[in-house]
Amino acid sequence: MSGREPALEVRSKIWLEIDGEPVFGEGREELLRLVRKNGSINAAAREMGIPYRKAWTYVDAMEKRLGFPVVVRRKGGTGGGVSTLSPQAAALLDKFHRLKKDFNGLVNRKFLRLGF
Amino acid sequence: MSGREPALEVRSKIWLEIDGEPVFGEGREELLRLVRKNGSINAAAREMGIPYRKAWTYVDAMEKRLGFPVVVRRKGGTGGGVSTLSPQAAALLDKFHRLKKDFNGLVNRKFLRLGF
DNA sequence: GATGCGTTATACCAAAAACGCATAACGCGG
DNA sequence: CCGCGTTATGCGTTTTTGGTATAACGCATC
Repeated sequence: MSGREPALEVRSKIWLEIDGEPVFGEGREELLRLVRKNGSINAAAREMGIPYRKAWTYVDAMEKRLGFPVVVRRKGGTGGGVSTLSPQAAALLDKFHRLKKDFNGLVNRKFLRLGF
Repeated sequence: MSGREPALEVRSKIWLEIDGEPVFGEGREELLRLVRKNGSINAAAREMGIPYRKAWTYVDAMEKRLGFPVVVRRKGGTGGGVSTLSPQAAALLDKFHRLKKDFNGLVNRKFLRLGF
């Protein structure tokens, strides 16, 4: 009815904050998942295609804001070092995963097909 | 059962993109609303508490991406100039407002009380 | 007990983006 | 034709982000 409309698309996202600062979102979630899988921040960063520096900054910021260890890391030793998720971080990761899944399902069903 | 938990809060937002670039979100919505109300980009910026430069950049970027005029502006003349919303922009504004309202209602009911 | 290795950790420089001030352009009213 | 307040834009500054280089570390091996 109205001339051709631009290819607008609706986007949305959900994340966690603490004191107004983001602590947990899409990217950090994937990072932690890969750390758990690989036992290494370095390997996780490589697999994500981001520089190690950035990954480390993510982890550091998360810990500062959350106030508890997120990644238990050891430098040196066998293999040069190793990193594992803290139990609290693992729990948070799973919790957030469920939250995001519900959220995405809801939003996709509800909005993306409304022909905006 | 688990010691004291940090004051995590769930946040989310919705916006419009075109070719992966954001065109319409919280801030731009308010800006356009104030432009409509005041008939001036300048006054809208003042009321929003952002520099005029920034407001103008917003409008300019929106128009470049949307491909149609968003704010019909005239410089010079009575009062120094005047700006009004284009009909298309006004329609988009209302549409987005409803979308956001639904979205927020949904999210608030569904997630924010789940005691994350 | 010295050395090698691959990781964590951090310093530092470069690039990019955001910010803000200054100034030009404009057109109607007086 | 001058003043006024708005739109429009150039440009230097500041802040953020990105990426490279280098140090610190500790176990295994020799």
